[in-house]
Amino acid sequence: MTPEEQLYMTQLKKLKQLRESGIDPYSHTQYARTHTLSELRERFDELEGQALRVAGRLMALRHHGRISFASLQDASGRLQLMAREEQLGKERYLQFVDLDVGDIIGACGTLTKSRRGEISVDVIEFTLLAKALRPMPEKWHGIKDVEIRYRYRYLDLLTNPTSRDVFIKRTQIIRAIREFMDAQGFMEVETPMMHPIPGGALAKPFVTHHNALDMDLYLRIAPELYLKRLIVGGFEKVYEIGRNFRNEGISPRHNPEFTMMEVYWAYVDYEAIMCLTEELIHYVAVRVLGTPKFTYQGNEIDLTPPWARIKLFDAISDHTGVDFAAICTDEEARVAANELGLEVMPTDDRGRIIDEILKKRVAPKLIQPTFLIGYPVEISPLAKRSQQDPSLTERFQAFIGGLEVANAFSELNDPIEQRERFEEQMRRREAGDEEAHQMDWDFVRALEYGMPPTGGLGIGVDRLVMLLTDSPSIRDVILFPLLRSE
RNA sequence: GCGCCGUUAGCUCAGCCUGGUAGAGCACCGGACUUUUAAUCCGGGGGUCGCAGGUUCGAAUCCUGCACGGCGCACCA
Repeated sequence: MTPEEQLYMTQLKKLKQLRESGIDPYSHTQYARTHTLSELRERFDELEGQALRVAGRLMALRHHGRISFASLQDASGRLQLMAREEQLGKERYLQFVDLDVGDIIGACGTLTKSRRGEISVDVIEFTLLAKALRPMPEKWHGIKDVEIRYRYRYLDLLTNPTSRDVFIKRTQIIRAIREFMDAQGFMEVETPMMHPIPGGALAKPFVTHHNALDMDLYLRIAPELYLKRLIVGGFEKVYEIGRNFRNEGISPRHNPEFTMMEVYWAYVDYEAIMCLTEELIHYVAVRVLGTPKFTYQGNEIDLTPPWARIKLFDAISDHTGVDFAAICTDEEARVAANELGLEVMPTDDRGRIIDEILKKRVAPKLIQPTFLIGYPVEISPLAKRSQQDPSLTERFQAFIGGLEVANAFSELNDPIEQRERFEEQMRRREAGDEEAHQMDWDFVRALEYGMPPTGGLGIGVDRLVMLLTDSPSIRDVILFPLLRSE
């Protein structure tokens, strides 16, 4: 028997004894609390001496003979319980002493202070609501092993207050996004997660199958094409917050499923979307952090608008010395990439190489919020061409702390050109580019009915949460990140 | 997929370089204790050193393979 099993057996034996003495710790269906623990702390002066009922998990026990102290933890915080033999009687007191760290109990008692001045509930009666059969992680260090933190997130949440705070902030961030968008008159919608044709991004999809229809379906890589159909349908300001799925590598910045917000706004261009983006993110930070300034991985960042706006080619030129305005062929682009020490595939064209250099050599240096503007048309099959330079699109990406957090453009609404762009993507696909966009005839058809000029935006919500919680890995902001099964 | 690093008690970690009976704190079990809050004090139990091979008289320690995890690269928003 392993030592872990021995500890488990000890607890099972305790459970059996409890049941034999008529206590079934799993029989309770509710426990009526009068206050949360942080409420008692905040309203001590008003509640002192009153009888009240609390519940939570025992996180520490300190026995001192005929008096015992326990740290009780609920969702709001921690408070001390004080159990006295004098108050409880010998038999009940011994049952209290028999409790373990990890047990979930309800207690009624009077609010008081210990001799050392600690706010405490002086227990009059208590109820075991759930017996813990496994030991809690160590009280002082908590869980450090990242594998346990991700795989057994509940232990992480129980013992690491900073982890709990990250996920509370995540919820606040998403709430703040909704507040902002709703206040701006946008309508939140839901579109399919299962797509017959995966579209709206350049990425590999997950495949699944519908049995009754005998049809392959793809988990969505982006909601974009459905949201634009809604603009065709006459809605003018829509957004969706939801999960996207991409069958690609895992990294500190990539999880196979991640949360994205997409926004579509009729009759405005990407300039308006830029303003929306910086105002939105500024609002969220102030709402959640109380300030537009924060530290991410040692860098002081200020989200106060307006953010820097730099042409993509200028940014690449500034950080690498390579001027893509003067580089027209795929071959020249490959040479330039090689000179920067980047490996490129022989099939990579100029557009892909620009994207590659951006991601590897430029993005990590964009610490203060920055819009990069003017993306090559080859890597932007859904974006409208720039009037000044038809080789570029009216597209921007926003970078903060070296992370790409937003991608947006004036949406292509010319059905003929959209069809041609899809056909070009099909050619790339046939040439072996698995991420090239698939043809979506129904979407082209929708554009043929007429889509107003529209600005669109995508925001990587997980990355925004990373920034505002100073988390180095996307796994720190996703409750259950994908791991290999044990 | 490739490279580097990690995996020792329930948890946090030492021990590994330089092979010689596997350690500490917390947790757990028994005892003392009516004001602690990382309680303290006395005593005790607990290990397939990630897994499998190899080298060796002898392997937690050296070598190889594998698993899982982290980081980087590749891939990719």
